[in-house]
Amino acid sequence: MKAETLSFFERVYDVVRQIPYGRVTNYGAIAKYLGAAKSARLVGYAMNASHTKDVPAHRVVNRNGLLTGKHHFEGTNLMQQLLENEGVVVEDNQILNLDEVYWDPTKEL
DNA sequence: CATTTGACAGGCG
DNA sequence: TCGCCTGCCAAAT
Repeated sequence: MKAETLSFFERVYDVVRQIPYGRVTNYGAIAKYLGAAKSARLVGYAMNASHTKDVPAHRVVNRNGLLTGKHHFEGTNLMQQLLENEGVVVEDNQILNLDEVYWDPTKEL
């Protein structure tokens, strides 16, 4: 895999696409895995552009397990619906069982 | 072409 | 223990 030819965004998408079903992760973990721990914002911004990509952006939340990006999805609670559909317990845009569904790329990959 | 903003996180006071 | 400040890249204005 020629990461040099891939933009930061594309590398983010590549990681997000590897998130297992029913699992979630946070922006910082992805950034850290890519070697840019202080660029969590870029991961978030990459998600903003992920609408045109085949990326399960609903599996990426902030470090509090809060669905900060739900406003970028269709409808009012699509992101929450998708997560609950995968077995993730979400209440008021907040993942309750974060410890159970959390997926760390630096550990799993 | 230059400036501002944005799905965040962690370090410091 | 709580809150403010900085770092990072890309896209939009």
